[in-house]
Amino acid sequence: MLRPKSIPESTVRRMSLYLRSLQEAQDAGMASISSDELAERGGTTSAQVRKDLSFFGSFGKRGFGYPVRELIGAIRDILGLDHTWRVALVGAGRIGSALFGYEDFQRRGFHIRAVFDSDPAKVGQAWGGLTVRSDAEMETALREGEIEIVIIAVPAEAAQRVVDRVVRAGVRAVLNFAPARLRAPESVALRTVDMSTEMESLAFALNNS
Amino acid sequence: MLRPKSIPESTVRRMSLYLRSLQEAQDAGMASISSDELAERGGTTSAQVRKDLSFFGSFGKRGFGYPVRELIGAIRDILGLDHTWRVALVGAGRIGSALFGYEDFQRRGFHIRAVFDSDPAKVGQAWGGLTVRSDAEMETALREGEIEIVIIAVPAEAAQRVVDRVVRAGVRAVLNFAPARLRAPESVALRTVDMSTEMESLAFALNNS
DNA sequence: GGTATTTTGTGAAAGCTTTCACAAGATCCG
DNA sequence: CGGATCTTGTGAAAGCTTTCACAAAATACC
Ligand SMILES: NC(=O)c1ccc[n+]([C@@H]2O[C@H](COP(=O)([O-])OP(=O)(O)OC[C@H]3O[C@@H](n4cnc5c(N)ncnc54)[C@H](O)[C@@H]3O)[C@@H](O)[C@H]2O)c1
Ligand SMILES: NC(=O)c1ccc[n+]([C@@H]2O[C@H](COP(=O)([O-])OP(=O)(O)OC[C@H]3O[C@@H](n4cnc5c(N)ncnc54)[C@H](O)[C@@H]3O)[C@@H](O)[C@H]2O)c1
Repeated sequence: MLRPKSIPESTVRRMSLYLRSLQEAQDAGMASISSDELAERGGTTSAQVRKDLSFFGSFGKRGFGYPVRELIGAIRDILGLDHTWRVALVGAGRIGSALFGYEDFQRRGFHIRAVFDSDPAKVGQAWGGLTVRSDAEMETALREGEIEIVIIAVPAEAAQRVVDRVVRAGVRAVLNFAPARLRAPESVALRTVDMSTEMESLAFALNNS
Repeated sequence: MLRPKSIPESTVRRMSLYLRSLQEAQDAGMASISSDELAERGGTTSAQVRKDLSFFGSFGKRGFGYPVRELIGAIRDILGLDHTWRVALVGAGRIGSALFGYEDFQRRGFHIRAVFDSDPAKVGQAWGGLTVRSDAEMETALREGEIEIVIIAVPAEAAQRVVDRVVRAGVRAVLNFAPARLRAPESVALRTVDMSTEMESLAFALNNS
């Protein structure tokens, strides 16, 4: 798989959307798809689709389009979805339990292997096959379970300490739901899903139209 | 409030983050703050902070910085947080119930005034002061409650129909949690929080480092 | 087989966003 | 009061991303 230069983050996100559209197209029985159709489904333009794909190689045939099955395989390869990822969840609260039960993660190959919480009332609870563990065991358990991705669902005040600890335990990818700007070394991939900011962006849009 | 041209969406998001940093600074007793300090807390650069603020006016004093209290007021005005927003939640499932109890929304002035679900087993349930209502009543109730923002937390297959219906009922802002590309008229502000795409972006990052 | 049609892959152009860099204004302090 | 210091606001430059536009390659059809 070619990885010529650095890939824009926006391209990576669109690849994920293309994959979803392609799977729908496949379910609908389509064997090939043009950049135009893919753009239509993905809410972008055909030039964007072709440019995005061209970062990774050349997957289409002129006058014909892209073979659906093969392109699905290629994008899964590119995104690293060809194996399952070992995930841990820190914070067994409301958002944590919603995420724990989220089948889409499972379906896409993200398997939650451990759940941690600092609340003694929660530690020991059975969560669908797993037991909620004390956050004191976190570092050891992350290493033993060879956890690759950690989801942070603890209060904002606790989030930075959790990041520091999981990074020290060797984790290199973190998805954060706490409304806080977290710091991590360059080598760690950190994404924050900030729902209040999304709401405020809507408020601004309403306020200015 | 000046709104000279069209404001980049990235600027709007940062405004929301600046507001959070400013509130922390205020809680810490600071009366003024420089673009440098604000940048440090917000994870950006001082030039970015100044450029962002300059879209909306001129709030600082040279040699001194920005008065914290006043800048908080100005940003709240800009984002439209000077009043409470009437919000409805469609889909009383796992993510819906997590969001319903999320205090941060309440604290920032987003008040959930109605909850709808299509499942007869859920309709009629008491949810902290509210009753889950049938989605058949949705259009009427949205109009009567003068709902401004709708949060969509239904399965992906149902999401487009819900958007179409709430838009027809006059709603002009939607926050969507379903992993689907939704279509809405230009005049409607629509944001999608797509957690699987976030995870896949992390997978890609791990795969390429 | 040959011509019209389709659709990719990609340089170049256009459009956006971020960063630079500095004049101008305000403070501080002796 | 006056010189040294600080920090904003902002044009201009740099850097990124998207869109354009077209040659090249493949198909479709007669
Ligand atoms: N509820 C939502 O819908 C929602 C939405 C967006 C973001 N968030 C954010 O997600 C985070 C969690 O929210 P919530 O509503 O689930 O809160 P919650 O209080 O229901 O759950 C937080 C959990 O984290 C645990 N915890 C606290 N400190 C910990 C630590 N150091 N290590 C391990 N566990 C720890 C608590 O014991 C608790 O079980 C918050 O930062 C919140 O702002 C929540
Ligand atoms: N669980 C999560 O953590 C999570 C995370 C991210 C995104 N999502 C997305 O959020 C959506 C909801 O997920 P969930 O896990 O809460 O599912 P869920 O099944 O627990 O809840 C969905 C609810 O929507 C209701 N519903 C279905 N069709 C409806 C309609 N037309 N009108 C009104 N209500 C309707 C159902 O009765 C159910 O109560 C899905 O699209 C899912 O992909 C969930």
